[in-house]
Amino acid sequence: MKKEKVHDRIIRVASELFYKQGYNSTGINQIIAEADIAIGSLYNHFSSKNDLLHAYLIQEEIGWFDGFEKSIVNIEEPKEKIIAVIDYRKKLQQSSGFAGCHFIKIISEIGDGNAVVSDFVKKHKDKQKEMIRIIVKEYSDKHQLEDASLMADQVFLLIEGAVVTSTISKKNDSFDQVKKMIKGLLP
Amino acid sequence: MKKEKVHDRIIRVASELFYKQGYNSTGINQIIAEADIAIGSLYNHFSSKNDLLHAYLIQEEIGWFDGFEKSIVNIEEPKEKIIAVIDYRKKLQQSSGFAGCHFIKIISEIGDGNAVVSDFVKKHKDKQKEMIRIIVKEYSDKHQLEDASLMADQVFLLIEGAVVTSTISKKNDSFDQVKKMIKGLLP
DNA sequence: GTCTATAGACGGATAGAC
DNA sequence: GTCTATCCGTCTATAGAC
Repeated sequence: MKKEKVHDRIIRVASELFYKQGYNSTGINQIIAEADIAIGSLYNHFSSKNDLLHAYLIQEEIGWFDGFEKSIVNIEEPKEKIIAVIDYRKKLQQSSGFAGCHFIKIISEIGDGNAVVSDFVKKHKDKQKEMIRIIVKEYSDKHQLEDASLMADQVFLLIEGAVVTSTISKKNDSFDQVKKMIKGLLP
Repeated sequence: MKKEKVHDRIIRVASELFYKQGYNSTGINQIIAEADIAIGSLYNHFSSKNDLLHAYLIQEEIGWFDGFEKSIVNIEEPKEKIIAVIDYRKKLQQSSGFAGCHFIKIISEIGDGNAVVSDFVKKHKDKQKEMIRIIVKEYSDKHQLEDASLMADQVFLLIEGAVVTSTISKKNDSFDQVKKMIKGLLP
């Protein structure tokens, strides 16, 4: 296994810290200390802390959709695919100790103070919605839904609700409630 | 009309700033400047910024449930009450410029770094859920639901999903999607 | 209550030597 | 790439005079 490049280590450490303790609460000094690099080295790779934030978001988005694809790629039945999407978010929450959605977190923290970031998050969520839309459409082609687009939006909302709720409650029962609801809606 | 007390003015200004630009991004100096008070005066009323945060959360909770009660008090039909709950959150989002839920925001920002705050938010959301549970129970007593408790949880999740989604999209169509879904579930 | 001054720590970022 | 030193601003919080 190749040694981890400095660039990658910076992003990895910064990502963990941004995610776990928040962007504003994470200082440059802490990042370089935990990544065990020099400050000059950091500013050699990234022009500013804000630049590092962008790299963090891009990396998280790539990882998110990679995991998403892997979690549904081997499933044939559309209804099972929808369930797999819920399980994917449930798994993410479980393995992070219910730390929440990276993108919702950063929006909550910076609000509209950074147009580039809020745009990025908006587009990210639109992509998520589009993925769900495709899967629900598959289901609808087989089983005839009245309004597949509306159904996709509703599935999306339920999952988002489960994510924020489980982040606060530190339990994942909300995902099971969502699954029950979806199963009732898609006979 | 009585002059606003210093204590109240501090909380009001701090609340606006904490909500709009975030807790960490709001400094003591900005609070005293916009409240037009001296720094000694602030520390006379609050022992620390963290103390002010607690006062902020308590005040927001009181305001939240006040508004909640007012929005449903004149409605008789249980189903209409449920719709009114959705409209209440929709109205909050609209009037705040889609700034999101105060409590989700603070949790996203401080994570588990402050046990008192995460406990407070957890309890707050439990109270919200309990309010919904009561209304859904009313409905169930009239129209017989299979599992009223599960239905209440699902209504709660849909609303939470609509709040975070509208915060990102800056549109309130997600609330209308929730309403359509609820209306379909409660004939 | 008001004001100003300031402590002491930490923020992001830069520069120079190796 | 590493290291240290440093600039300058801001942070929370305290102290003293009025």
